[in-house]
Amino acid sequence: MLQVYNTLSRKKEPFKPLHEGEVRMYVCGPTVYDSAHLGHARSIVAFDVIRRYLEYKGYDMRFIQNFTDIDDKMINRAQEQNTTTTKLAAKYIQEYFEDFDKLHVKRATAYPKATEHIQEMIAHINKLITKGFAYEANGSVYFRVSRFKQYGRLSRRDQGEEMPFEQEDQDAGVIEEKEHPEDFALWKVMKPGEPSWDSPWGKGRPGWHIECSVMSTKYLGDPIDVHGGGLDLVFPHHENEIAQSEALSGQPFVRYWMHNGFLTVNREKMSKSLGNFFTIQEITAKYDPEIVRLFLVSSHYRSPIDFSDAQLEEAKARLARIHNSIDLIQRRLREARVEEAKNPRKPSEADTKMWEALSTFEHEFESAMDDDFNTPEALASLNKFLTTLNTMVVGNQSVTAGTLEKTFISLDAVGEVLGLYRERMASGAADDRTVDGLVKMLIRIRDQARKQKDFKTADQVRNQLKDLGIILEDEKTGTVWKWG
RNA sequence: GCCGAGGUGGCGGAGUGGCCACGCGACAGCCUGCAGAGCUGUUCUAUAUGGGUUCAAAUCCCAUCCUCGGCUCCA
Repeated sequence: MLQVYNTLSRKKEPFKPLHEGEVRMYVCGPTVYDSAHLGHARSIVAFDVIRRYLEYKGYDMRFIQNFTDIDDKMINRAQEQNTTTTKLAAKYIQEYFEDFDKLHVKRATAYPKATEHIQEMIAHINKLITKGFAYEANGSVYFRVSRFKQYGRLSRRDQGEEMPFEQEDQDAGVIEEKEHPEDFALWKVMKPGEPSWDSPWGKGRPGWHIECSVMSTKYLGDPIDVHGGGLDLVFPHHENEIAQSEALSGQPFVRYWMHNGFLTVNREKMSKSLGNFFTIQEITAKYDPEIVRLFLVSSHYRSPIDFSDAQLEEAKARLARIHNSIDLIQRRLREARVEEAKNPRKPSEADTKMWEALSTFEHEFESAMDDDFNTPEALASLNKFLTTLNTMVVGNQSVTAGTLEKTFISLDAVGEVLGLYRERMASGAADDRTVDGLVKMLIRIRDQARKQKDFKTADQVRNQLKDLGIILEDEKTGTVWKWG
């Protein structure tokens, strides 16, 4: 039974979606004013794995992720670059997809943008005003926090709590026109030169929080099963979403609130304001995206991960181990098929052992993932299984092709959930036949040299092939080759 | 100030009462003409500190110290 940690209750809860067999999930996406950095990847990959595991469990996913394409940062950046917010958004949305395709993040069902839902937001705000949950002041509209009793429930804050510091980012005018300092903007009056939309309160633009309430409900209904995002969104963003949505609906907006932990650099949060961020493009130029992904899923999604080159080097070594095992099983499978075409075989004791290991692996993998998507433990189960697999497959070849095929299918399913190593599994099958034939011919020549103790020639063959990107490895049962 | 998360071996990182993570690194052995891969073992009497509960604690309780995060745009 899948257990999910719910930020609202601060507990793991059994997961039961509202609609049988279907999960509706919304994740807060980025504001598209700049390149995505590794901190974004942390969040996006975490929810990608969650999504993939829910699919593994057989649920149909309706998964929405928004792009915030209008806010202060968008406006400022567009002005700096002498462009429009629309162009700016288009540029970074395109880049976003390039980055996350590389990281093997599956596409969401849809990626709605704030600017495409202005009318719905206005309608929502209007209803809030009618019901007394919001008020207009000088062309802006604010949510009246004091009217919403449960405010602060998600972030565990008391209403009216005093802040020990000044809220300097807001104009004196804004502070003055609000009934209470904690009231937040639903609609912001237009300032000169800013993009704006017509509304019953004059020209302006939506506040940040309202888009998620409106788009979530539009695409997924109310309530939804899962709403996710980074830990830093708990307050004020998600708290405000709850207020805006539940004030109208009178029922819980979200059934499971899920938040991922931060990615840190030298144990400090990676963020633009600290200037300690690395973009996904920078990292993937240096490390294969699959290594980056393995690094990201190597700790639990709620834990902090500290980023460093040493960490990525470790992930690289760990990925190599996984790739080696996959190469191994692929080769053995090919061989076993050829052999068994000539001499059909029945499963032996070795096969029984493999089936047992396989069933243990599947069971351990699922219990790990059922426990609030515990990917490090899931990877541990994979590692354990790979050790058994390596021992069996390197040690003897008595396992039948059928067993190897079963193994392959299981590994593939797990790889699909984690978003790892599936390309490696696919690539082996597509080895070029001519190359394979040529390399095998050279292996036979080298074998003759080795038998005659002519190691000079043997090494020459191996070294020259290595220069061409082909690695020869001598195994008990003969020499095999792979792309280096 | 208020709220929250956490301190596990050389490193990363799981684990909510008894057994065991898992990996990376290092070293050794097996295999090998050599190399690689793989396997085995060692590093490993690891669980911030001090008390307490218990037959038994990384895990429960109390206290202390330390780190990080949120409270302001943030994944």
